[in-house]
Amino acid sequence: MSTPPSSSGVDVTHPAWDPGREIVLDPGSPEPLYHQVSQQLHAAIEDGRLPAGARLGNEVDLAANLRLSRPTVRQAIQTLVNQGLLVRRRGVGTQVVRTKVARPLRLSSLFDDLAGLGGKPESVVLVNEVEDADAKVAELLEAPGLTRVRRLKRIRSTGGEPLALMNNYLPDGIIDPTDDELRERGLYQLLRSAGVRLHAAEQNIGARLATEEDAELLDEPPGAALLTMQRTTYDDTGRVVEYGWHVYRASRYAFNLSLTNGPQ
Amino acid sequence: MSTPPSSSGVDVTHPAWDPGREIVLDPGSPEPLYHQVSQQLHAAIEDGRLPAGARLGNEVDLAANLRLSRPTVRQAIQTLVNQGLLVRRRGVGTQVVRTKVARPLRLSSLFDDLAGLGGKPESVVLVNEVEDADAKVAELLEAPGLTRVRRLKRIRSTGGEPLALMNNYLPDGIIDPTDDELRERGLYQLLRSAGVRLHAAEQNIGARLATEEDAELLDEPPGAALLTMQRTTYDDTGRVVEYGWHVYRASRYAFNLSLTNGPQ
DNA sequence: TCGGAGACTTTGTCAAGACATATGGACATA
DNA sequence: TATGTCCATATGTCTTGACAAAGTCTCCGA
Repeated sequence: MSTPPSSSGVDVTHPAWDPGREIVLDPGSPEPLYHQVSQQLHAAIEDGRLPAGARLGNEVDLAANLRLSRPTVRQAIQTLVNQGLLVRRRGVGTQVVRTKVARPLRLSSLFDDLAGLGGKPESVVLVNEVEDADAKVAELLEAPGLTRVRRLKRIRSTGGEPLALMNNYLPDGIIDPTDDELRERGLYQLLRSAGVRLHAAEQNIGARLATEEDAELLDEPPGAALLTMQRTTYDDTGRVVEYGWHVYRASRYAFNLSLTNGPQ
Repeated sequence: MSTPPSSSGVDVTHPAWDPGREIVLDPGSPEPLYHQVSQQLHAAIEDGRLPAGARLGNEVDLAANLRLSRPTVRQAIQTLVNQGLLVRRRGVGTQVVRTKVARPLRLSSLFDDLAGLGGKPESVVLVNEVEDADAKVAELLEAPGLTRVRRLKRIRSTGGEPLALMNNYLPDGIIDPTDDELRERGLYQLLRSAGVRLHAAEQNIGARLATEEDAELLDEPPGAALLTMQRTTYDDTGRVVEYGWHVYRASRYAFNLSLTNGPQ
């Protein structure tokens, strides 16, 4: 290093990081500059160039080195702070807290999760039809006047072993999937490619014992422990696009959450 | 309404909101301006002045009305967008998506949650002592050289009925609570007032059947369904401050999550 | 040796302005 | 009628500049 040993070294453990040669920007790209910076910092944290505890140089110098304005650099850093990867302290600087990717618990379905893990999910479609909606279903979908709903009932497996039994209601007309499409892709994927902008979901996670029907469908003994999840999904107009109640074999599945203390 | 019917009305349903008389700012307050705006918008959404679907006036006018700069107003709006309350679309405007408070799933303990709901949680402290740490515990706390740990075992009840059995390990020296303190306050509260800055947690939620011991402590029959949660909590230096494994009576408790699709 | 005042560093907050780009409607055209 | 083009609108991105406030460190004095 060309850095002279400073007598008042705050950071014997980690020298402040110099992004000069590490981060390359393409001003012509349609990708915003702050996003380019943010992603490359993220990558540097993930692959160990920026280990936990490492200090970033101060924002002013960073901006100068990258030939960007300070707000732009701040915006890049802010996204990583929101993800819980960095911590800022006034008068101190910015430090890497954790290397592990703390997924901020995005909107993703079981299918997405399994596919992301490399396991290839399989599906059996038991029910996929449009039927009349009674008042109770209309209330679940928060659409008082609703008369027709699509009902889904599927079994999700991996490695030939059942994993979950999934029931869903969707307002009629949102998507019109074939059984094949339901087998090939997850519900969220189908919704997204139909132009639905998924925005938020409320989930309720509990547990109960397997009934006779559960047991048979999931290949568990009656009375086995099951994980249950009810979910209401909203699009960005506030409309309910899906209500689901799922049960998972507790012996094969658990929910994994990463929480972060975002900006107060 | 005094609004004249505009011939090219984009928003027959909701006129754009005029914050002129609604939002009052105190430039002398130590509270940042963007935070004042953000909070008052949040309040307006919660109490119905800004119903779901309502459109905010455009940022430039908003800034002019509030006598603030556009970046400041944007920052205020951005926090609400991140919370999933607002949706922005370029060329269109900013709209309220949902009125319900979508808590972004903060770092909170069972005690906080129960206290927030008004129910007064009670505790029985079964174990509260410092003991030798074996290699396995040290690994759970991600502190290889650790030799001493504090172990906690508590039962949390509400209304005289057991709710959860909670086991925890903490590196020795972080907090030194008396049994009384553990009864009066939650673990996270104790940590925070000891100056620990909680930053992130990883949780694993599953289910299993009650063992004999579970059953007796929780007043459930053996073989009842239990909700399990393992948790590792980190402070903002990346250090593990707590590892816990808890079991909840599925008949009395479920996890409630609100997910939001933050900025991509 | 210990403790406090003050300087310095670094992030936090805010302003004003400029240009880019996606959206949706109006208009003109085939 | 259907389709393509243009334009107005509103957010997205980025820059420059300035001051405030919170930590940290050093140095001085008791």
